[in-house]
Order: sequence, then C-alpha cells, then structure tokens
Amino acid sequence: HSHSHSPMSTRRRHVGNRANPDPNCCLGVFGLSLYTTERDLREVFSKYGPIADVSIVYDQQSRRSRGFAFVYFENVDDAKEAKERANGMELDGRRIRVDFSITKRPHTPTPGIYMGRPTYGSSRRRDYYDRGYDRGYDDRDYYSRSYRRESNT
DNA sequence: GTTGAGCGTT
Repeated sequence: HSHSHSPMSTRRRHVGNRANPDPNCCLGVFGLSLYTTERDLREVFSKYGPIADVSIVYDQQSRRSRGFAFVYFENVDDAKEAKERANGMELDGRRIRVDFSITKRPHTPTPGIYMGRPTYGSSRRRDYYDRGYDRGYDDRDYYSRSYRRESNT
C-alpha cells in the first residue's frame, strides 16, 4: 500500500490571486487614511520588526494618497506577525487591512530591460530597477508570464 | 480634510 499522493498539490497557485496571498516580506496596507504618512506606517509597523522600506501609493494626478501603502519587512517572519496584528487595527480613525503583497514593486519603466536576463558586456544599463529590491524578491515571477512591452503603440 | 474591499511608474 502506498500513500496517496496528491497530484494537484505539486503545482502551487500562481500569483495574481489576491484572495490568498502567500507570505512575503512585502505587506500591503489598505483602507488607511489619506493623511497617514509613510512615517506613521513605519513607526507603527516597526513594532513588529525591522522595516526595510515603506511606500504609500499616491495618485498620479492629485499627488494625494490613494489610501493604501506597502510595507517592506526585512524578515518575513516579522511580516507575518505584523500582518496578523496590524490587520484590522485602527489607524488615524480608520480601520486598516494588512495583507501580503501579491505584487512586488511598481512597474519598471520599460519592461524588457532586465527580465532576469543580465546583459553581458554592457551591463551598465541598470539604473534604478536594480537598486536593491530584487535582492530577495523575484519580480521575474510575475514578469515571466509572457510579459510584453505595453508602452504606447 | 468626507466616501473606501483594496496591490504600486510621485
């Protein structure tokens, strides 16, 4: 008699489903007040562990906060605890929700520059997408889905 | 200074 092996469990759910995000150092904070700053989030989330960076998403036109942000923990273990603890907490009179980020960093200016393929010879093309955020996160995971350039045609 | 179920190019 052999153990029942689940053939479907070999394939992990692909990224893109924000209903069940997998643990990551990137935390997404949603539903926060428009007046909450990155500094506020940092000092709130730094209670659970060292913070690598905090980024609030701003509206491109009004320059105002869009009501959600991303917190980068240095340890995923702290991120998990911070997600559990900070989720549903009241911040600036607003009930915030915290989840693992399903996306990584904002879109690179023009896809096709890096793509996880280092250019030999003239590798001085790197500018800011290689600043240090791809040290632990592999953006190629969601870039690898036949990502094409969608600049303007 | 509003609203809110959400994932980013300041």
